[in-house]
Amino acid sequence: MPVDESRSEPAVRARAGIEDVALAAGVSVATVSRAIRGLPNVAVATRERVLAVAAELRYQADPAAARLAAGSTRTVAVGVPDPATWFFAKVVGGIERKLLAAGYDLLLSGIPDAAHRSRFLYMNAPGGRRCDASILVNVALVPEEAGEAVADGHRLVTVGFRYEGFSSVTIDNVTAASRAVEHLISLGHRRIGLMGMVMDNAMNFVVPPMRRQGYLRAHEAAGLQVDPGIESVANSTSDASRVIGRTMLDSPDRPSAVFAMSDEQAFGVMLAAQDLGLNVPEDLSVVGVDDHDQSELIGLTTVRQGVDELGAMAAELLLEAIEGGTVRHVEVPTELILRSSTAPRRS
Amino acid sequence: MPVDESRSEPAVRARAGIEDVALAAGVSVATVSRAIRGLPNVAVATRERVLAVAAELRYQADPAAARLAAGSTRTVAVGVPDPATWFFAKVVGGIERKLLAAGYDLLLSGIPDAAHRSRFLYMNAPGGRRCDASILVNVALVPEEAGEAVADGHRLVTVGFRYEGFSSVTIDNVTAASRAVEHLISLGHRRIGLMGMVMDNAMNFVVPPMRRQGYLRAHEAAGLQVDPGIESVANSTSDASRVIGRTMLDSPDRPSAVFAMSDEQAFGVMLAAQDLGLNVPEDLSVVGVDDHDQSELIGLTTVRQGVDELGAMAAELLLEAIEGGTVRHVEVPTELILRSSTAPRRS
DNA sequence: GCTCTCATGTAAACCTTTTCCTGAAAGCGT
DNA sequence: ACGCTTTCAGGAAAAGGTTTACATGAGAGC
Repeated sequence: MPVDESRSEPAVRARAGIEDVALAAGVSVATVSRAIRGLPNVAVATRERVLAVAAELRYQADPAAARLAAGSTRTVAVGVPDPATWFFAKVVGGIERKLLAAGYDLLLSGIPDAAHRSRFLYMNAPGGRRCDASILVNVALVPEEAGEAVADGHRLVTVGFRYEGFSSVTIDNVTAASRAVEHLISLGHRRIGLMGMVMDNAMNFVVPPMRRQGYLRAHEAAGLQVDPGIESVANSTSDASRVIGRTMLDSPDRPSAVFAMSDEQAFGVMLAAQDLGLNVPEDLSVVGVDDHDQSELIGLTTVRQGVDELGAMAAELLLEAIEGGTVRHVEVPTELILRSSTAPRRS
Repeated sequence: MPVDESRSEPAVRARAGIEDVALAAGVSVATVSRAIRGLPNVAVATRERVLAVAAELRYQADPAAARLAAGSTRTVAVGVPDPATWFFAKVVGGIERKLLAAGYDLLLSGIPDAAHRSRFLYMNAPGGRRCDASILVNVALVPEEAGEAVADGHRLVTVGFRYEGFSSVTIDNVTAASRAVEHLISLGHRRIGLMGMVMDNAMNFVVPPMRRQGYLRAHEAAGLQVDPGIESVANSTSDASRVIGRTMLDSPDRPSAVFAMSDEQAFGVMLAAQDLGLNVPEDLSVVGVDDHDQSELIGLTTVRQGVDELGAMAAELLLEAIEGGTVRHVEVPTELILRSSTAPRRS
């Protein structure tokens, strides 16, 4: 191996700066900056020359320097409780698609608990200069955080819950849930279990209470009593719901149907049924919410929400907010999808 | 509403700079910088005072300025073909977990085609100064890109394929596939279909050929002939594989078993079987690769790979690489998991 | 000939980090 | 005790690479 270079570092090609481009194109750095960013007041011939030189030198503005000087980052921070979860991955996918098209970078953060939430808010506050705006998916704020965020002029879009100061995209959780439960009632079910999401105080999660409200409303409308004994709560995963589901179903007066707050939880309930030798839908009807990718194969009746669309819409609201647009609250429609996990109650 | 402030902007609290902290603490900015970042040569008393003042002023170093001055970004770029897909979401989740702990930011990019791939490489090249390093998941490079990346001194970790200049984490794809097919053969199956991933030239994807090789090897070892007529290819989604699967299975001499290159593709095959009124496993055995979250519920026999672990390991290799560590290739083990989608061939 | 517009240049600003540099205090040999 | 070398806390100022406010000068339009 020839030793023509005395430096020991891997020979990183010396980077061209804006000054090099200016020199090579015979203009000032200001003109280069303007030409490259497509600003007005640059002669066509000059712009073309600059662009050609920049391409040849593989020039690329240092983002850090550009951000420092311009004050804007062209970056959006996205916080989700767990990026590996189906729901959040779909939402992030929708966000990413829009953001990529708009030329924004996406900074992804997992927010597993309240400490991380406050860290996220702190770091992505306008003063932090890490991003131009942020999206929070199913991460609700406690009132004092929300107030502070508003006071700080935080540019924020929320998905899953709604806070007055910021744009949001949600579904009508009460209606979604009641629609699912009404369906069960219409099939003759009278004892309907609830598999709820655990409501972590630290996350102050607002979706579970609303879905529970829908569950109650449907009962009330049909003149049915609910039995708190068949209301349970589990982490929003298949495994956790399976374990909890087993105790709910392992009883002589088990429910004939279960409404689960998410499809993944519904999967857990179905696994629990399987564990106990119960057949779905003969012995147990199950409904979920989401329309998960695998719900069709599994045959799960569910209330569909366009999860990808949730994210895409959030990104759009965010871009609007960045451009100084007004705060908007969007409610995405839901739809009951009938499959084979629900059937009339056996008499 | 009192009009004590004449500015029309939402009153963003004036941001404290390092100079304000220095002034308030009665030290120089250099000392503040050192104190906050835990560098040596700061007296304990001084450090505490600075930290207290900084906390009170809610001081936070401007990342752009810090990057510009220090040259390092504490950011990692992650490129995946589609962030909404189960597999990639899991990998990203594993990466995120490690990176969060190490205090790095994660910049997520979708790389749907070759144009985006080259854009990703260009923007995240060391000269680009956008990130300290990057991870590419199932996005293979064409030789010229790879050569250029090495020449540029790109800090890169690859998941899913292996390139000599960079650390990588993979599984033994040939063995994983042959293990699945051997299982089918051991159950007496002699006509085994292959549901392969589409091999997009633009992505130069290397996994499909290796899994196909495993499929061939298992046949060869058992002295069986393969029938190209029951080899198909589909996009790596459930829906696409379902459509293709229907044509494979809708024939009198359909296979008695199918090996799918991923669980999601296996789900598609199962849906196709369902569409045609075939029962799994009585009429058709199906094996996949991954151990998807829903595979247990669906009862899919599969070759498990720890997808989350793939990502976590990649992040670790990356952190090693950033600290100047050596290039390593890690192969994560796989394991055949027997479930109810496979059964002995009916005679 | 005067004003206006538009292309372009100059230099300040953005906010840290980091490289010397300076003293003071501490350790040490005699 | 004394002078020497080290060590260490801390400061001043340069460096990092853009963007942008302001200034300038040349043509164009009237």
